[in-house]
Amino acid sequence: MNNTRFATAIHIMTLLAKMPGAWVSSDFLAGSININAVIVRKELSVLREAGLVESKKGKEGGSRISKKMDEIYISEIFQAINNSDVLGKKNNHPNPKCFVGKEINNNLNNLFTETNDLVIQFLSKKKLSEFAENFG
Amino acid sequence: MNNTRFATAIHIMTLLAKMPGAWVSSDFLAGSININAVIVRKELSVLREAGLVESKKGKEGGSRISKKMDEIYISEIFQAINNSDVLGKKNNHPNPKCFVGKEINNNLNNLFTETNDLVIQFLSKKKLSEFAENFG
DNA sequence: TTATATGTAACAAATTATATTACAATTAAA
DNA sequence: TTTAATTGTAATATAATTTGTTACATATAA
Repeated sequence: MNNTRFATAIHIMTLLAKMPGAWVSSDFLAGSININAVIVRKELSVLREAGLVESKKGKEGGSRISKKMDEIYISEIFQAINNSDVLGKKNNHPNPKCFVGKEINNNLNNLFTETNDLVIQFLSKKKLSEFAENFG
Repeated sequence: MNNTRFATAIHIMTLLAKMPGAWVSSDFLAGSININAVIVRKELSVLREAGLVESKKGKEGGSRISKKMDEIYISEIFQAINNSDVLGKKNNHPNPKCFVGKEINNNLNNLFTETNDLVIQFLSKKKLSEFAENFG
């Protein structure tokens, strides 16, 4: 997908990982990423559903990581975002009267799925904590 | 990237692979993919620059594969399209005053590049000819 | 009670992707 | 030599996706 959702999610998770326990506001996160706070809250909502963060409403509220930091893998963030098609989209209506058009999407599906699984497997070897070590 | 360029290019190459030697028109290709012929010609232009196809203008013209079919790998098609960022885009202006914002894009660059290389290596094991065998 | 957060919906703006139109240049065949 | 079919490409238009903005109900600490 041609969007910044994964980059945004990694940025959020890295910052939270660097401030363990603290309730970090969406405004603070948005200021670091330099995007709109509503977008941050939407992404936090997705990360929350995936069990990666928890949030607290009201004054002094914010978000923090919700599991043992050493047990978070980059693949979990990638999968939470669910930006699956790493090789792009398929064409919607290939011609079923053509012997290639008829079969292309099944075949692309296999290729795309295999590639996706490969990426997830690769990212599942990368701990968030190790990624976060690269920062000041 | 959230587009259909790779799917389109694979479709083109598969059809040409199934019709070896023939000069296939962009109209015919467009009809099978069910997209506009100008888009097909643009993609053919990219594939041509990558040395994968050759085209002939004028009546009875068209395009055909320009190298030994057994020696074309899916990775070549992927790289020709140059839809690199499989994990998406980076945010443009992370805050340089934040210790994470300052370093995030270098770190994402590494991660994105590694992932891309992984995908290319994976696709470089797949021959177009084998992919094309799945079709009628 | 007030100030500061989140959560989320509805809408707007910007960006990206695809389609369309137009036409010059080329080539095969009638 | 003329005609019909085709590529190559630019310019423009339309559609789809992504990101941003505004608004406000709800929650909570001080």
